[in-house]
Amino acid sequence: MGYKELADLIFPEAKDISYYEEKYPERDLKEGAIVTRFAPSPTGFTHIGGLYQSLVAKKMARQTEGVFFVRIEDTDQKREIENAVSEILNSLAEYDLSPDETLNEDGTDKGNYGPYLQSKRKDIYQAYAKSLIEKGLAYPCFCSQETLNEIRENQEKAKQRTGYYGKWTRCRNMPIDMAIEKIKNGEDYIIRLKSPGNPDKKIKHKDVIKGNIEFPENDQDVVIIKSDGLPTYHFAHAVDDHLMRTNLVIRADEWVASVPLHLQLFSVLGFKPPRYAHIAPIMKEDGGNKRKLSKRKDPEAAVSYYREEGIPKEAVIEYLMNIANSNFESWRKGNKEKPLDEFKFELNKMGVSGALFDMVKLLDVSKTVISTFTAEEVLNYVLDWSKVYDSELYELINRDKEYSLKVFGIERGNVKPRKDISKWSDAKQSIIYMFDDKFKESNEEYEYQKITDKEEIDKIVNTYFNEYFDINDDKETWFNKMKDLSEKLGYAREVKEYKANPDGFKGHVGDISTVIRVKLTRRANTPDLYEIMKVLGEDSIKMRIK
RNA sequence: GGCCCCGUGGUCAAGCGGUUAAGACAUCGCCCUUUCACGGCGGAGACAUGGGUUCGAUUCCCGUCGGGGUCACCA
Repeated sequence: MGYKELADLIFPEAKDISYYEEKYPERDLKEGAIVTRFAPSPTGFTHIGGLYQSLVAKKMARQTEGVFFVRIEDTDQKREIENAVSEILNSLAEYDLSPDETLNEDGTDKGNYGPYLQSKRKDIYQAYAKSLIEKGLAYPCFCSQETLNEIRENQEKAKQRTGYYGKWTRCRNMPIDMAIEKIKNGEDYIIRLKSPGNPDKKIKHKDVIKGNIEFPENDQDVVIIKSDGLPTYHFAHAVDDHLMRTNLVIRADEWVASVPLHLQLFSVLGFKPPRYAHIAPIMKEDGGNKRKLSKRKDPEAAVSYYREEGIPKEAVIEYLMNIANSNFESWRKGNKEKPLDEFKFELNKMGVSGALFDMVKLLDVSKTVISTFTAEEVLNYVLDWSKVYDSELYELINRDKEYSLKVFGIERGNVKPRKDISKWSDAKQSIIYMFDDKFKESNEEYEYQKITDKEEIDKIVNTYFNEYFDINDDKETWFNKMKDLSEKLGYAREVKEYKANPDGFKGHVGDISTVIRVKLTRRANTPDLYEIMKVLGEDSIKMRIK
């Protein structure tokens, strides 16, 4: 009896691996084209880190005319969650990060290297596991959980490394006949790699992002096929990324420690290993320490958070690019209008340790991004957002879109566009007073600034509207009239004039216009008063000064 | 604990043996024909630490301290 019989007994149905090697040939791409992927497990929630990885991966693929695909890693059936696949795909699509190849929502595959769902690849993994058993490079292991615990306890007692390796193994050197007999008797088993590694030897690995890393060879006989017949992550990674012809693995850096194992797996399977780019995760400060953005503790870890807050996707992408390649920011400064595609992204410029997530910075980026939008774009975005998250706002801006457009157009589209909205959920606050019914509803006290005397206020307002106001004035005329009004009532025409001689005036033109501003908007701080008055129109203004 | 990685202002970060140690966000002040939002100018603010190597270390080496990752039939 030999390995062949053992292998046939364990996987009688498995095809010869040559079948798969032919079925998934080398990809016909130009020199240097990167084939990479995003490989999430379907846990029903898209993490900002996944978006980050996908952004980097898709960017690299695009830049080299390569391929970006998504493979769903669902080999842990216990963690399976309903609709998780469409959740992931929708999130990617929302940020223009849809893959070239993937599992479709209806379960079919898009692309020639599928299935893109691991649970559908069981036969493939088993074929390769079988080939390993045939060569004596993998073996069935019958150790129970209790046995494994016992081994670990002994190791801890002896202050040795824990794990299933070398002299601590029980099934590694089991005679083939005995293994066959146990299997025939129906004993439970899993398949382990028969690791050829020697921990006294070092292997050198050059990571695309982290640079040179040296670690001991792997000597753990890791399990490659679980008792449910599905592969572990490690084995699936080697088989899939070989067959899908991935040449650059971009993944979170929690995987670096597995590199020796993975390289060994590729070697044992006779595959050419891919290059690796291990990305540092996005971190969060927590009590003086750093930790990864957590699904449970940090709302901003979920991609859905940005949609709910109304932070535009363009802003999220720009911010993520800032973190990924810090030179992106200065490139953007000099290329405000250019599409992202024109920025040359470089993996080796990525940071090696995790950056703290900075919401303030994100909102600053977002504010700038929004300032480049036209009034129409802003209106449409706010319409879309409010439709789902703020029905009052939606109703308000939807009933007279032409007017809403004018409101969002205030100080927009000029060289120094307004930057007061950093997320759509801010929009309501910044425009609501422009709507007459909302203006009437609010009964807050006017927050007058310098001039608070009721009679003086009435005098300013009445004089202005009776003697100076004309809705048809151009900006300069309007401005001069404010000055004339100031002078007439004993205020300085210019602020400087007042500052030079504060005792000579009751105040200055700024104080006068503040009174008008507050009267008209019930705000001390607003965009340009002239533009506001133009948009409001005569009827609305008359109503407001009563 | 073993193994691996990292350590420049509050945050993100340039820097690769000789620099007045960039820049962005945040912060403070001034200016910008009236507020606010911008924009401009300026201020404050950093090489974790101790040893080496060197004519010279933020930069190279070692130790210490600090941070992160990983040691599953989870990915």
